[in-house]
Amino acid sequence: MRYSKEHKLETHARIVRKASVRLREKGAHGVGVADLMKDAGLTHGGFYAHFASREQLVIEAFAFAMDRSIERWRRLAAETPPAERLAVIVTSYLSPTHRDDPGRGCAVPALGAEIARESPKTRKVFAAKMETMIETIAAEFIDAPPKAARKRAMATLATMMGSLLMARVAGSGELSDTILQAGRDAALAMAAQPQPAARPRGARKPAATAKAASTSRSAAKAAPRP
Amino acid sequence: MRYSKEHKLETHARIVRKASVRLREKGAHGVGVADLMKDAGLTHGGFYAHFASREQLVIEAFAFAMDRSIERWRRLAAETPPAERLAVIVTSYLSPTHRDDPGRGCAVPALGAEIARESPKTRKVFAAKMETMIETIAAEFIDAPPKAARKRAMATLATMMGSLLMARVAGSGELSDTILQAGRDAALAMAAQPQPAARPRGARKPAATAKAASTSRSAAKAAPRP
DNA sequence: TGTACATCAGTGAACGCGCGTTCACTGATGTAC
DNA sequence: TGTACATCAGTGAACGCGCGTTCACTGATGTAC
Repeated sequence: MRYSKEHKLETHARIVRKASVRLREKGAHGVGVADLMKDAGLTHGGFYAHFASREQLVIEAFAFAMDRSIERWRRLAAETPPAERLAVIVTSYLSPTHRDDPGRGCAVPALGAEIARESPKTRKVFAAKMETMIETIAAEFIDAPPKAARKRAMATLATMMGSLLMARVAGSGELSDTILQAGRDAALAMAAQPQPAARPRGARKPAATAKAASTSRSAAKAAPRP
Repeated sequence: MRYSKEHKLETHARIVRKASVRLREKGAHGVGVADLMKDAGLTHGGFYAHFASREQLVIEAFAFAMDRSIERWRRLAAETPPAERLAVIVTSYLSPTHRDDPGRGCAVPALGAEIARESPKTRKVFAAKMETMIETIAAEFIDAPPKAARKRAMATLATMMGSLLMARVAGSGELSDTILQAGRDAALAMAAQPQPAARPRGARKPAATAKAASTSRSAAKAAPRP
């Protein structure tokens, strides 16, 4: 069977799309080529007409998943009045639904550690997508200057992603729910208050910060890591 | 060669300790039994005198790594005057050194996603360790009531872990360094200000929050996930 | 105290399964004439 | 327009390597007498 020009592209895209779900669910090493092809309604033999290697698919699937998160945030923002946008994004991100469905969720808590183990060349792609994620969130901090907005976006995303990761480690009981709630409150508070992440230069809000830096440096040298 | 009673325990502990480093570096599926045994100065044949399966070692190594993080935080706290403790912990956690050395670092950003894929029975153990992590940090929020301190600790840890994960995905360039810095600032601001995560009941600081919850719920229903 | 025996942590070869990859083949459809 | 041929996405069997696991064996040291 020979197909039209677009057919191969569509098939390729379908494999990537389906794989991105399974890989987020099971991890980058958790599913075999045969299963991934089966998910796309194909047999494993045809795999190498589309990808140079399994690794190649994994990378495309990671990238696809990150793009989907960015698109989702943009769509939510477009559908929501400005004042509520961040709250909508944070609330849907830190929901039990998202926690319990990693396959259709954000790729960073699900696969971030494995992305970080890719080759430097590959990681450049993901660094760029991470930057886009940050800019997408920073766009909501319209009252802050660009650099401050960027830093607040970083901290907000970190709180979101960290809370989701912790909630997943904690399971799905009371502890896990409380972690999600604490994450929502903290991320929204960060959004509401211009000060914390965007402290004016020279000022040192928590009196400890400056001294602490040197203290910890010497402590870190003396002691083992974790 | 037959050994003294403690010898086997020591060997077992050494395998776990060395494995916990390699697994944090390479991921739960990234290293084989033979290599893990070699790290401990042994050959692969002896493995099953110590563990029922590879999986068993992975779980013990995860647990060991989480315990080490908790110990480290407690030690740093004990070595530091109360006012600076959190700053010391946050600063050393969100350092380039920690980012670039996952093998000796916190297990959650390195292996959290893979922990979350374990069996429910296994995850109970890790949920308990997560709880201990939270309580260890909460102990520094002495001015807040216990529940509020616990929630602030959750949010602080989430920001720390999320920032580290993001920084690792971003690589080790300017973006990555800025993420670490944003995370440090945000985590320390959280530590300095009692209000954000511990808002008095009934009050709604960011006017958006309450309305947003319902908005996002309907939006989340209509749209696909990420 | 000395001797014979039992134990068992550790060795290294071997097994066998799963999985990534290859390959000869198919057959529907595009293209050339 | 119709016919012959070329193409190539997809199939399914087969390959072979790596890795988790097993197993017979070793030999130093504990224990019984």
